[in-house]
Amino acid sequence: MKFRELGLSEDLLKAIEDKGFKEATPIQAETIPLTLQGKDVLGQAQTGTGKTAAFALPIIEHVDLDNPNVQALVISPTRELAIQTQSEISRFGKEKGVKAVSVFGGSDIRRQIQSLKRRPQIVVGTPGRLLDHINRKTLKLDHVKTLVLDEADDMLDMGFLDDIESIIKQVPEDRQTLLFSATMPAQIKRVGVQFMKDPQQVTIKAKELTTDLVDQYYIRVKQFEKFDIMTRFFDIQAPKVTIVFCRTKRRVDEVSKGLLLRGYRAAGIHGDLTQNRRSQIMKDFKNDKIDVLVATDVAARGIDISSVTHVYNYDITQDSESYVHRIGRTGRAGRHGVSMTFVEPNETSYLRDIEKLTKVRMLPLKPPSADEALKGQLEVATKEIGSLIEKTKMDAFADSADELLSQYDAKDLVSVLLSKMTRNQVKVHISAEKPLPNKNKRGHGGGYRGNRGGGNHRRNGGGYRGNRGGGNGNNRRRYSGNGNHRDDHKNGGRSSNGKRPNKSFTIKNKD
DNA sequence: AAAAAAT
Repeated sequence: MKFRELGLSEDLLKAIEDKGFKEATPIQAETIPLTLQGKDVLGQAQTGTGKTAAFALPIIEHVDLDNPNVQALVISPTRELAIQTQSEISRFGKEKGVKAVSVFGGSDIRRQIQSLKRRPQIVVGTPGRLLDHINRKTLKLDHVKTLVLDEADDMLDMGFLDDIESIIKQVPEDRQTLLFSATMPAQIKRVGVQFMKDPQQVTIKAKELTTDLVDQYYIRVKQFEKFDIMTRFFDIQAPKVTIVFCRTKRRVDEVSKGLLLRGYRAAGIHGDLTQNRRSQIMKDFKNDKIDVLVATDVAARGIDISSVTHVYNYDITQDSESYVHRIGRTGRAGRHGVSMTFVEPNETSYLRDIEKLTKVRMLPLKPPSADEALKGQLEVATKEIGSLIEKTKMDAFADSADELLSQYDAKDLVSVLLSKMTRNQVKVHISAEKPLPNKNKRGHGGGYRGNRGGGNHRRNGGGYRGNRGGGNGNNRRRYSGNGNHRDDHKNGGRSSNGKRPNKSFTIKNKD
């Protein structure tokens, strides 16, 4: 479906073209006409399929430039998402001359007040700061025509509902209400519908809740070995742009510190950091200065960095919806992605719950051995030498090099170099968390024998190179294609009857 | 139980 057929004006069509959009996605094609008609819309579609544009475009279309009031309000669950949504709206609205502003906590409120005084027609914000502005009377919502709850099921959940209700009270009853999300549990939908009039539900039917662009794997691990196993996977996959999700802020700190110690370009992000720091880290991640972003669920929803190649669930989610959103950070805008979920022995029931919601079977992977990890590191190091040879100023080292060559075997010298480039004795300890409340009586029956010990094949400071941007997809073949790490099953894991192959839970330790 | 969200 072409955007031109949806009833949008030339200004917007130009902005859409400038952004490089060719055809409307299904959620856009189905909701934009309804929204343009002024209907209340409940839109549900997979992550990364353009829901933001689906509500942003008709809102911009409806903006009356002669009306000096705030005409549309978008509420977001996190500050980063509010920033991103505002900037996307601004881009689409530029041609028409529409102003959008974002307001959120943790940043200077006076500057926000100034920006609100410049009469934006569209405001995007997080609940707390929106209420703050409402109470200060620096934000008036009495002329709002359209209200959007982005990530609606999150906004209508207990932690947010009171704030949302208070904000909605400030918006005229006679308004258009739009709810968008990839997930929408039935009981939350019932709450949301109460804020709507004659809601039109648009659900983009897909066999699965998650996009098939993401290959979903899981790995059975013990708590104490999780970190080492993750870095072994890193060594093999040479992840380019990766997000690692942890259950708590503390774990984010520990895991990101551990990765830094081992020479990865990593940084952690969570709600206890200053907003300046949060913004800086997001910027660094987008600009390639960080390869691995370690995050709490603050980064689970909405964040659109289409270059993300891998999502690791270092800690599995108890909340299946959250899983859908986390892995939805990759496989965006038609690109391929990989998700890796670690499952501790007592977490099997969460794995089942997630699969029940997504209707996708995750494929089991075996933890790589230390040898396989080393092999991966050597591959990276070998490539790195090629580029270092071009970059290094040889003159300064020539004499010492000659001396060494006269004294030792060249092969030995290179081996020493490689060992320096691949090894790092840094020990990383990640504290045990209180185990999740056990929904099952017990975990599985102990088919798993941990890949214990080892863990000494670590990188040195320069060992890891993001190597971003180059050929998508070959990355994936490196471990999913050679079959070495996969459990023993013949049909590639996802059998046609949807059953998990037998014995896929038994992972034997080869070491 | 955690995280997010105002100071």
